[in-house]
Amino acid sequence: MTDEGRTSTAQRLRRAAAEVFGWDRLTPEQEQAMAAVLDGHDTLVVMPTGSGKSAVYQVPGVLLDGPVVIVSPLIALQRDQIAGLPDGAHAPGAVAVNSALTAAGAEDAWTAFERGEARFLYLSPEQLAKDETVERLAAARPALFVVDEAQCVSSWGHDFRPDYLRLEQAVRRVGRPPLLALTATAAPPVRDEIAGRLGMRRPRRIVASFDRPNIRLEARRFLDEDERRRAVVERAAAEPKPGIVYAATRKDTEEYAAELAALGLTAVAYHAGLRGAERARVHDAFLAGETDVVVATTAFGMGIDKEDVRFVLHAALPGSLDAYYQEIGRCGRDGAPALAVLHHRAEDTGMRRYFVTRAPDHDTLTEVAGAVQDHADDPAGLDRLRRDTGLSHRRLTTAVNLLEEAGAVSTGSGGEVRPEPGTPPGAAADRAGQAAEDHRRTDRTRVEMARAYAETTGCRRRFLLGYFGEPYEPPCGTCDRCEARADEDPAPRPARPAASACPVGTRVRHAEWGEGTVLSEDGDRITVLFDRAGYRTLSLAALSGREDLLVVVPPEE
DNA sequence: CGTCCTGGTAGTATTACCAGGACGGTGCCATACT
Repeated sequence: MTDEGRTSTAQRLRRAAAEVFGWDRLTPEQEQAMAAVLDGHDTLVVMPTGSGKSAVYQVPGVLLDGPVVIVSPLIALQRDQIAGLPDGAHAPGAVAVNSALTAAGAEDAWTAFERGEARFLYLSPEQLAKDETVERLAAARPALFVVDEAQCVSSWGHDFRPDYLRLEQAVRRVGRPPLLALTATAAPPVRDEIAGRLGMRRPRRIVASFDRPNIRLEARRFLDEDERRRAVVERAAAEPKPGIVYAATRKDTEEYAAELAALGLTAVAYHAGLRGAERARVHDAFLAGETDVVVATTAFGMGIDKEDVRFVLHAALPGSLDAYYQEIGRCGRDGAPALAVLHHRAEDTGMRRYFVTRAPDHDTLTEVAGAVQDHADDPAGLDRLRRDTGLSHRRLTTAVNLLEEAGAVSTGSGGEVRPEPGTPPGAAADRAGQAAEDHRRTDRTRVEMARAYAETTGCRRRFLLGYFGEPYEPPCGTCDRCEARADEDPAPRPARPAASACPVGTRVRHAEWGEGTVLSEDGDRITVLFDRAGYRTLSLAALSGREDLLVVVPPEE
């Protein structure tokens, strides 16, 4: 593009931002991302919450030649987004279609969208599992397809909400408009997975820095459960409010909240077992500043945009560092000092490993592959396959996703699932089961990475940022490890080793674990994400001269 | 993989112990019933 063209793109964006939304300034990242979207590129944006991610589709959205579809994981989030849009004369309308509406309400929303009165349409991924939704969308010829909270593709798509892994097919069926994926937290392998699973084509990647220097990082290990509980309660009571405590189970949230309340604090529990009205009440009271401490499961967080949260305490090991960083990122958004303390026990990994979902069994996969095969002459969609097999939506969709990943079936433009010729159901199930096993193994090593963070003796900030692909030179001075080192070790630290043989990003092949990518290096140790074996930490000293164990794979031409 | 609860047994204390089993997190949607 010419300089003139680029300037005019930026000017159009700035003018729209000012006139329609009243935003006088755009950050360089916002502008870069918006320009990529307006130019029709697939775009992957990783930017912290509160930095104006939504603007990245809203501003180009009013300039594009067609409506915009936004996939959003929670109905409450869809409401917040619509409520946050301006309602002036130039304002683009916005509607959501979801199960909270009556049939008539949904029809009104569709009509507004189809007539062009609403520029933005918000949907859950499950809505796109319905043929009618896909057909109406295709007829409206959307100019942009947005996936908000795109980390859900990776964290939920494999088991909990498998429709997240069917977005690529949905996008294809609505005419394959350009894609925009937005997330606040995604390590490099997660970014790759989002782009790959959505079928993005050479996406432009805009990644803002992950560092949150005002959040002090601590981790404390406990042998005894009672001691841990006491420590969590004491810390929550002692630190400036408001704060969030993350617990592993619903029961724990109730118990911690009761203990804190007994100390005179305004403390409430939050988890998915509460009634909808109660959840909304806790949420609103926290945002309004009426609550000292919310004790929650992982259910609490998305859509919490509160600037002055002073601490996030964890009463158990999180399931991954992706989840951990997202959770601690909810404190200190105002830039003032904030605190993140991880209270963990060795026993915590047990439950985390339990939560790593089991793959569908071989019989289920064989049955689904067989059902697809039975309709080879007149391919069936997911609805019919579900009736045939009697499986739940979730189980059936998960099984089809795995079979498709294994190359045993494919989805056509009408949503019909076809068998790949020459793949008998038994063999298809074998390959799909293998794919599921690979995911499971990787998820388990994610737990191990969380534990490695908890137990690291080096700078915690460096460890975390390394996990997110951002080099960092310690000491940070605001983590417990850096402080401990400053106390005990005033001697100058040894010079860093010369240029490493395995810089971050290098592809390597290990004799046992196969191929992988170097994610971080910390002195002598490198962390590698192996494609099939998950995260592993290796000692370079132990590997030196052992070309039989680990070799660098030359980049492909 | 760990924790908590239940029920049985031991064995005579009104409680201690053990084995076995259930349970543990995230949300959409559709359906059945008030």
